[in-house]
Amino acid sequence: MKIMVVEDDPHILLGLQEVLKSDGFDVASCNRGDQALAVFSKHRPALVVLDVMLPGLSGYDVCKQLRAKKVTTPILMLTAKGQEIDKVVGLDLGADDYVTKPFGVRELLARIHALLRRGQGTAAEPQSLEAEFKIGAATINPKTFQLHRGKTTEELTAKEIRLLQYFHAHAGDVLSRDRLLNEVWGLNYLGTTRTLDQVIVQLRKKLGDNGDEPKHLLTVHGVGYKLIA
Amino acid sequence: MKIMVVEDDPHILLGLQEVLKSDGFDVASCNRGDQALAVFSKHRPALVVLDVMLPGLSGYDVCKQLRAKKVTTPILMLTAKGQEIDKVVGLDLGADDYVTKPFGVRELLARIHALLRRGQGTAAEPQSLEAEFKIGAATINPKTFQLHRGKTTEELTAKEIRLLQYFHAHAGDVLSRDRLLNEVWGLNYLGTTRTLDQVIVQLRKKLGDNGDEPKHLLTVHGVGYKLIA
DNA sequence: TCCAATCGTAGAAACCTGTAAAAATCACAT
DNA sequence: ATGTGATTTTTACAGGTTTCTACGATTGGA
Repeated sequence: MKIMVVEDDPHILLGLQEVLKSDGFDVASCNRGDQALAVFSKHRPALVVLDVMLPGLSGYDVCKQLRAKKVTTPILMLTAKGQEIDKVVGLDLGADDYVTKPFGVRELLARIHALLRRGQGTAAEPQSLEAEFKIGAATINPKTFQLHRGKTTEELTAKEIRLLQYFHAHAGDVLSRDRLLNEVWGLNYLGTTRTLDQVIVQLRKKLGDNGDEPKHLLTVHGVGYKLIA
Repeated sequence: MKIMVVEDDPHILLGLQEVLKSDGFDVASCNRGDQALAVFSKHRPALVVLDVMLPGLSGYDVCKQLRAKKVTTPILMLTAKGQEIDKVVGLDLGADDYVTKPFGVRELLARIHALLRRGQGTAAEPQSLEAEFKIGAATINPKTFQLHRGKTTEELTAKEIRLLQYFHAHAGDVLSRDRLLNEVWGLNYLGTTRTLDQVIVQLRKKLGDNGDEPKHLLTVHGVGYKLIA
């Protein structure tokens, strides 16, 4: 999860980077308002922390420009005490929250987590992610994390579900290990590809495929795997 | 689609009217609580945005009176920071959601759309917030804040009731921590997700579930929980 | 047959959860 | 205001579960 920080005070910027990284975020940053849009386009962060007082272009304006481009990424503004907060969060700009300087690390992190949590989960989840689908005689239900096959029911883990969904979305295609790791584990995953094989083994068991004669998750020697639904 | 706004601060009222209109809604409004019912009857809006602090009649009372007339229209309350929120939503008054001032436009619109969506689609949700329901051998009574199981009776807290109600409304589905925090604690809750686990522990005790082999509140590793009724 | 790729297993590491107890907060009466 | 009891939240640490890694056995194809 990547967060972009726009802040000109190098002391505060360094502190923020450190705090965010130690909380498990990737950080992209810049120190001028007029660079913010370019950096945003390049990194596509999940959230933007934006100082109000910036050289080049004020935080207000950066915020406005992002919203004008239909960017819906959460924006958290850093304001000095006494700055006009109502305009920041209220009705004009479209920032989602603000913190006044000097701010406590705990409060900032709490607000970041709250903003990231918003829009997750709730009712509006894209149907595609929740729709049931079938592989052979098995029915996979992403809502309940269960796989029904005949009279047996298997519980699936989060990773197994994601992998099955990806296979199902590309049924019949030969999917390389690299591609599967990128799509299911994430782009910055560093590890051996054996991890993937491990999950395949588990899935074959739960699908009722015997390892030596799988009917659904087929090995493509030297490349990867392919799903026959 | 018409929305009614009851708000005495002319600055906020104007802003709201503008925002809502530019989002495609018709707006009816008034600035006194004791006019709200009359305006409601005349316009029959699809949703009501209701400030708590109002001249004439408080937002609490307006809300109560609407519900007393069997009006099921979604009500979104505007509260100042620090006002008693638990009483506003759900348990006593019958409001459907709340936003604390100062609020972001995007947050307000998101919640309005969520409420309108809820009303249309699944008819599952609008059941009374006070109706009894059962989980396994236990009967939960939201009116008395009690849980009856066999001959024992457990007292429940407000949080526990709200959480159980949400689980019950989505029985069988895997509910992520984020989703539960958003729906039960509110979108602007600042806190760790461990708080949720704590309540789960208490609820398992009261439901008679042992932690290592729960039958009703199951944990889904890495994601959240799911209720088997 | 030979070589490289894949598979199964088990233990390690990383991460997540259960739980109790302390701390903070809230609700209400003094 | 101040104190009191109840509720909620945080903290800390002990498990648990999943994921990862290492390594030898096995398999598939030239």
